[in-house]
Amino acid sequence: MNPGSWFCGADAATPALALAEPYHPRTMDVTDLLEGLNDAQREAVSAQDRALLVLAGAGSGKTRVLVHRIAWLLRVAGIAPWSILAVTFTNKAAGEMRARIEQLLGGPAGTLWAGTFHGIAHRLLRMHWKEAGLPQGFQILDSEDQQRVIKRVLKSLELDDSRYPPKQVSWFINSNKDEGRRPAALAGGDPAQRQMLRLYEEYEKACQRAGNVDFAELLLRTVELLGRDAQLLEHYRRRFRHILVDEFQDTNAVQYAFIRLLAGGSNGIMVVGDDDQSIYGWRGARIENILRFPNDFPGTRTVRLEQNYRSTNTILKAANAVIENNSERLGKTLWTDRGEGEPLKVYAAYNEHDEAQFVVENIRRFVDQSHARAECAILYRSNAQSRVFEEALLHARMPYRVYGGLRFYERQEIKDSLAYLKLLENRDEDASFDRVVNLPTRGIGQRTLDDVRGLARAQSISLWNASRALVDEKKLPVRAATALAGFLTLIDEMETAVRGLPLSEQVDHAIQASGLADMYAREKGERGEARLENLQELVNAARGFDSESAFAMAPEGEAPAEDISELAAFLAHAALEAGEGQAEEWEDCVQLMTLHSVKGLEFPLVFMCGMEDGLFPHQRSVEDGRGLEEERRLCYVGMTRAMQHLYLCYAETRRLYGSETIGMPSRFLREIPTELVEEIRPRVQVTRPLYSDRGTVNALRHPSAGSGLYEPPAIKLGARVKHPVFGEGTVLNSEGQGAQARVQVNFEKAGAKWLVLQFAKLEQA
DNA sequence: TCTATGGTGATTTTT
DNA sequence: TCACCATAGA
Repeated sequence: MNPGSWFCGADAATPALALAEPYHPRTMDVTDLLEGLNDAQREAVSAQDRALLVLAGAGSGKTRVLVHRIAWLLRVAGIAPWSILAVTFTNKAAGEMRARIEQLLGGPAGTLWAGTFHGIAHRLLRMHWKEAGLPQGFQILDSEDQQRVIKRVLKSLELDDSRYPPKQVSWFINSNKDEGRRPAALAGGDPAQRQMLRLYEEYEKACQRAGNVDFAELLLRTVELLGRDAQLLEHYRRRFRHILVDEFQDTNAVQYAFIRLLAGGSNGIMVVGDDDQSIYGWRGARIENILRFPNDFPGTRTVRLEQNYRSTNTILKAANAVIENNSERLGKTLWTDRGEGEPLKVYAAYNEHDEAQFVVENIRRFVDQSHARAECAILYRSNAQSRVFEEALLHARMPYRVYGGLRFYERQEIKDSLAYLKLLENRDEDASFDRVVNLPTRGIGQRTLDDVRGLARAQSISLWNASRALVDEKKLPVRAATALAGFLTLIDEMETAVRGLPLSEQVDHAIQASGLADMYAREKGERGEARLENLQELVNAARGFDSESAFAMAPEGEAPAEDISELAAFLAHAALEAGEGQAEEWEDCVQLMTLHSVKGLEFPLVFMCGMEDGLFPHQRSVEDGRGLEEERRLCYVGMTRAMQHLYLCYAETRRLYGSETIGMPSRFLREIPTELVEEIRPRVQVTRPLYSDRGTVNALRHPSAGSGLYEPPAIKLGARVKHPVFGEGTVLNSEGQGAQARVQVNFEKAGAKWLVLQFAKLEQA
């Protein structure tokens, strides 16, 4: 096989794996490679079947299997590295995989393609921009850019953006693209739907005109391209004889279509995933892809990895018990031979401050036993919950790191600078034009821009061309024309000045010549300083940017189909890999993050906080069954992060959206077998016991001294009751003792109400 | 063109 | 409650 040719030889149908013509000498002995793996892992690594479905439980050595499989393909099966395509969801995962392969092989993995779906799609579109119907200088829109474009479309259609919130419009567009649906496939519907459709169409037109591609578009366009161009598809099928997909449960419809296209013919495919860890249904991930896989690839060998190398058996039993409540499962039970460990600890906090204090206190104790702070993770359902923990950690002078938040390439000043650079690459790129045409302010006002947009829309041309036309035709007031012409000249001159310079100097020049540097220098306070620093950091990033490795997509000897400028590669890198949220990773910090972002990580000590119904499971997910099951998987993900110690906390009261709310312990807590749990309740007031008399309102059993006259029957939370005025309802909550005992009842007609039990004439319904 | 103010609405995240 | 946005006014 000659890797240098575009099309490689004849494709002889192969029954199983294509093991012919070893590229590498088979340098590694099979036994070496399989050593230290358990039976299931071995089976997956060395399977000779064409299609492999690996159901990899949490902590079961999933990455290990993937990496060893690749090594096995390279060193035992003799597959050429450029014949292997490994796909992940995040850049981090792709980087880790590559690093571990190189570690295992003891050398560079060379031309092996390991990347994200989006990264790979982007490469293909760069190489085949013509066939894909894109301009050569097409630019990637991130979610923020996309919203801006949508806002502009809303304005141009004179639609009320409170009736069509840009967020909702982008959700509509993205979820349709994720499902592979173009506007043409969406005819009909009610007037509101039709309006959304119209927005989708107009948005597409705007993108096409400007040469913009959003994240979903990268994938959809690639799939459409491969689906329509049989020759191209055939080329890539021959190129990638072995495809491996990580986190397969997170694939959406288009991603799966992409995989199916490439893995057609006789190509080998291995997908690794865990249906129990599917937590991204809300962004289009389709668990069903796992179920479909064996049908789409007949003869699939399914391997289950159930032995866990991370947690104590107690933690696993608890997690298994929780996830068993889900109905839509392939079924899998984690086990370990590492011993039982200690029981889970459940803490009923007074309120969120008590919860935070409890967590911090326990971390302190743990750290005092000469553990690292970085071994501790505080997990919560929503980002807003981090604040209280941050305050408590700050107070305790304990270093911490919050995951999430703005990342480097998402910062305003960075995006401003990138917008100038994008305009250098592509003048028609309206999103960037819009962003910086008057930034820093250069006297181009709303009126002028309205004229520009009007003309652009009327003639279906870019903002750049519309501006040029208005300036040339002298249709603007002199002042406006001068200002606008000034901007056009600025960009043109910038391009000339920058030509031939090293990338970092190009970036630096753009920052200076645009006036952004001066503008941010004038901004007072720490904020301005930080922004200036970030601009400098951008120049540094450009200096360190290695387009070779970032864009090394051609296999040995095969030239890239198109020459891509360093700048273009850098801009794509900025869009596809937004960088880290926070620096100072090296410091030993307590780790704070959402349950979503903790997937894939592990910690000796884990706190799952805010375990209250309504918060977790989140109110908005409780209403439908599928949503609840996804929340339960999220709970499972959280629990299985813990190696040694797992704490679950809930607050009896919590300040939420400005008002004090009373919460019930999460239903997930009740799904954990009592014998695995140790309750910590140092508090006097015990209103909602978790296990003893499950759900019974304790307080009602002990009327306050002196009022021995009245003893209402115990009322269970969740019980159906009837009120003479309000009708039927469900008991949600309770507080107080004896004569003060009150219950909260959610009445079907009248809504939720607090009633003093002594006076309200409640009956069992 | 910048700042103040009021209305709104509030999961989860990567690319 | 609080943070974000849009718009109005100086």
